Amino acid sequence: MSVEQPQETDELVAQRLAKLASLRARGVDPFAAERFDRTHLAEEVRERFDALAESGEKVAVCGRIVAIRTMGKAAFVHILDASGRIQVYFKLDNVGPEAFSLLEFFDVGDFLGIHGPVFRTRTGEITIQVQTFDILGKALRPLPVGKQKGEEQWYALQDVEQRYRQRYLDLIVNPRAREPLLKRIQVVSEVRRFLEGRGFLEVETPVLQPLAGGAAARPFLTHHNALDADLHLRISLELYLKRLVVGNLEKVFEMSKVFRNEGISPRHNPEYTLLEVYEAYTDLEGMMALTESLVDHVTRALYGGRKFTYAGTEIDVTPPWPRRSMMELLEACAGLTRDDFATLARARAAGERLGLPMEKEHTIGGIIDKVFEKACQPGLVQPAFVTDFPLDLSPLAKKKPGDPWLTRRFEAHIAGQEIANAFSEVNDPIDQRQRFEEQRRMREAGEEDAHPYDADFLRALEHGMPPTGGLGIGIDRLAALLADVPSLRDVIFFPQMRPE
RNA sequence: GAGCCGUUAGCUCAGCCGGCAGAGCAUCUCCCUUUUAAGGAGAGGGUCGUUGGUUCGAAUCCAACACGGCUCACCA
Repeated sequence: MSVEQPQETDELVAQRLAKLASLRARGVDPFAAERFDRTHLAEEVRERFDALAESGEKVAVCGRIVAIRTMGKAAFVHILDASGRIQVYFKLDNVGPEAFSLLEFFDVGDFLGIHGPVFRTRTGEITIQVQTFDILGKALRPLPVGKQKGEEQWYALQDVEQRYRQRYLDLIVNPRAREPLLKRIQVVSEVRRFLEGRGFLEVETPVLQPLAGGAAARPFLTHHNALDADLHLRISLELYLKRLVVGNLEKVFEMSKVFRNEGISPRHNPEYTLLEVYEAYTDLEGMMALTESLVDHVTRALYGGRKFTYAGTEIDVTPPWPRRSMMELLEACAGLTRDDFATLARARAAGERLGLPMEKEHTIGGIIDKVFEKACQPGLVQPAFVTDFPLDLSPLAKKKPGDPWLTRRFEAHIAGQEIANAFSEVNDPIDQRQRFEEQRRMREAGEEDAHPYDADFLRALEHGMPPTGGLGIGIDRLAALLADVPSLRDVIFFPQMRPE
């Protein structure tokens, strides 16, 4: 694909430029219009049709032309506004010959405002009888709209690359593309409403950070000229939010972009929206209750009930969700016990028996996680909490009392996907320092994504942090789940693409 | 990063055992005053992703590259 300025040598563009010139020659400048005061959206005209038809009241409606059918001395035009389509009817006798002659300079894609009463055609379609109209803008490039009859579409934009790169066209042309994107907006809105309703403060923390911590991932690098300092784009929200908990903000959340310098796939976008929530004086059980309530709230807001369908399977989010420990699940679905993971060599052997490549695995916990994902995760279809994660996977989670090999951490799984991750946060600065040191050793052993040693964060913990529960949810994945679409790109307006 | 698949008119797609580049929609001209995937008559529109190669001849066969999709790897 190439992006070029519209050329007059392009036939379709040249025709539109000629029509623009013709309109201007008649004293009608499509780009001179600044406003149109509509009385109704298309949907409102349909909803209130009976009353509008009875009173004979004139309506004012505006939108983009998406279909034109001319019939000599009359024409039917469909216009599209934010609420949907509506048909309008131009008749020579109604608008007069001079105005009617302007129709020949209209194209699909142009903007139109019309005034007139409503009626129903012989075939029953609700229609506006145009008395006067204004041209509100002209399209110089053709709009790839197809034919449409009810829900059915023909010839609409299918090319996936063009749909992502020119999402505005996708949104005009493909109603089925629009729905998941609108659901995502609703998910974000309802999450915010839910948390604010429970007294959480929404905060903003730095995107540009000297150290990108709080998760195991590779960051993007950038440079601040005035400071002459290398900075990282954040990979998580965690460590700054916990600094705020230290600072007496007891209930905070942030729902914003983080950036991970990794591959792109239907389930990964380099920048994605992460929700993190922290609440002082609660623990992972508190975070479980919060997670259940949050997902339940959003599901009910979207669907009016506690069930929805994903990939043909009905999901029921009614709390409480079952809690199972990771080792318990591993034994049930793979027949593996703690003995199988007693040493790095034994753990690798267990992984290889399941056909997993183990060359790059440096920690027992990493192998357990990989084996779990392969053997157990696909089976976790209905919502469930998985608890007791290995210590070396969870350098920011409190150790499990009496079993310091494990942590007070859970993940929530739905439809075979991880949708939330939470724990009782480490608030012992000495423990946290040791964990960072352990991560440093792992990095030196070849684990590129190990957490960085963050001395500034340790200083904050040394000033004292209350016991705190923390929760993270990938909003794009949650939205894709709730919108029942297979790819994150279906809930991201402009997914990352290689530059053209 | 690897494997597989795709790229032909503005849009959706045929054509791919090598032999003059096609259809529907859209566009343009003409007819048509309640049509609706409107209809009727006619016309224009192409660097077949790019660059090489094989061949008398390449959209078609081969190679490299570009972009995209899926799967895998990494991760959430």
